[in-house]
Amino acid sequence: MKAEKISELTTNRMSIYLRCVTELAAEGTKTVSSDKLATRFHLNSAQIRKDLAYFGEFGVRGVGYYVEELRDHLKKILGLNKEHCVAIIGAGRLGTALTDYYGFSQTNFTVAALFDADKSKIGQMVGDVEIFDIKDFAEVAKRDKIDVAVIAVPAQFAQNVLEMVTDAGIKAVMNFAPTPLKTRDDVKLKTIDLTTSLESLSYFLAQPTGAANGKGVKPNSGKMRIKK
Amino acid sequence: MKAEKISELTTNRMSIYLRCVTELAAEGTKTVSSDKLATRFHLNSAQIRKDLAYFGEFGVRGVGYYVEELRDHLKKILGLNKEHCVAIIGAGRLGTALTDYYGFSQTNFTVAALFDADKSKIGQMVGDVEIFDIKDFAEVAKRDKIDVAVIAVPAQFAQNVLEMVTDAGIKAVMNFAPTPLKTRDDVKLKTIDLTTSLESLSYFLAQPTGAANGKGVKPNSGKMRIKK
DNA sequence: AGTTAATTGAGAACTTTTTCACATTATCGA
DNA sequence: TCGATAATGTGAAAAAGTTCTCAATTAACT
Repeated sequence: MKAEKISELTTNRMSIYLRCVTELAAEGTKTVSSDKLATRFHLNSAQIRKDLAYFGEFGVRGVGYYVEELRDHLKKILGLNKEHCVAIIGAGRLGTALTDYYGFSQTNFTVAALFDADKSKIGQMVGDVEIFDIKDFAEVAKRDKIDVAVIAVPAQFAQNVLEMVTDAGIKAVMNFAPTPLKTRDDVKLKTIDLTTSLESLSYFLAQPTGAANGKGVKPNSGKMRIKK
Repeated sequence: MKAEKISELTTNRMSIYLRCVTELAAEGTKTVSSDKLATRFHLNSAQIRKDLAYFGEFGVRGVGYYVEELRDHLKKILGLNKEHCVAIIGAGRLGTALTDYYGFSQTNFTVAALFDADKSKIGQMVGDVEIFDIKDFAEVAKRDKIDVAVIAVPAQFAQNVLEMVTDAGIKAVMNFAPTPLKTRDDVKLKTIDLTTSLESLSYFLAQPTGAANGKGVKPNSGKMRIKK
């Protein structure tokens, strides 16, 4: 194992692996080989081994991986051995849906606060989460030890909100606003762009071949420019 | 321009470019260079040119791209010159939030129907979208000409739902269930995994360097295996 | 104890994606 | 019309990511 940069593709897969071995552990499986993992969960065994090997020698040749041990390593690597407190900015449809989203509570994430600029919403509760005035973000974030912010506001406000949360010291931000954002190098920004995802699906529907995975999806051929 | 496979990374960016030139067009900008686009929207100019060139010669040397013309090309390439009808399966928090999500209506996507297995929900309305019995999916999908399905059900049901919608002839599926799914080659499946995204953020928070973008994020060093 | 089978970890090979670099083409002003 | 400037489209180079292959190691069986 060498100390080198870990790509986001790898960290995303680490999260998938954690989910898989958690399932295996629940079933009482003691050991698993990369091959069995790959077959069962539609993954690639070489990639599993390579990804895991970035972080240590977790496997045993001839045996595979000890499921519970691997699960604990993955949790530690992903920083899931501590609780994370999430603030959601934007108490609209998406923000409130995310507040109640079962997946957020599943692991180690607690939604601690919602924020909105709409005075009429402030003080209301979404489940047991209070909606605060966005102006009080820094204060509430500090009090509640918030370390992750989720941006669920309209696109035109997203950049300002991002700057506000990073100015308050937040280092990890998940953005749902469909707009390109720019932030500091020491802040991890992850954008989930539902519009882009849908339009990408639309592209595949528009292809004459209809080949979605693997096979040749070709663009229209020939020149297309309209002379002006 | 050559006829070759277009990667999903490229199609995702095409959607981003469309958004950018739509903004420019609204401002009344007539022409734009790849360099100006890149600077303004935090993109890479060489990549913009390369991406666009897969689909034709849209630019003019010495000038750049005609904004409105480029926007129209992008819409056509992405299949946004026709309306798409979306079904959302799972009328829980996430499903209903997505039903009302402004972004879905922004472009050419209309949520035509919601589906759920819970009898008590069937017949209810979310905005002006009716909740149908999931058993009637094939029938309703055909009647309403649905061409995109969104899976917003708990993970354990997702694979079954996927098979149901693809059996009904749907070729484009967006999945929010945090589980690995397998489908046919002629179906385009796009998974948005909120848990993985959050856990990936957690990973970066757990790094001692705190370097999120660009700079060296190193894994823990040394061997870690616990002898059993 | 020795043989066989299983399976990892890691270097090499391969593939994909991004970035560079520049010849080519268009516009503008003199 | 010519030279200067701008900016594309594209081949080549570089970087990043994936898959292959196999020596090394472990366990199980005889």
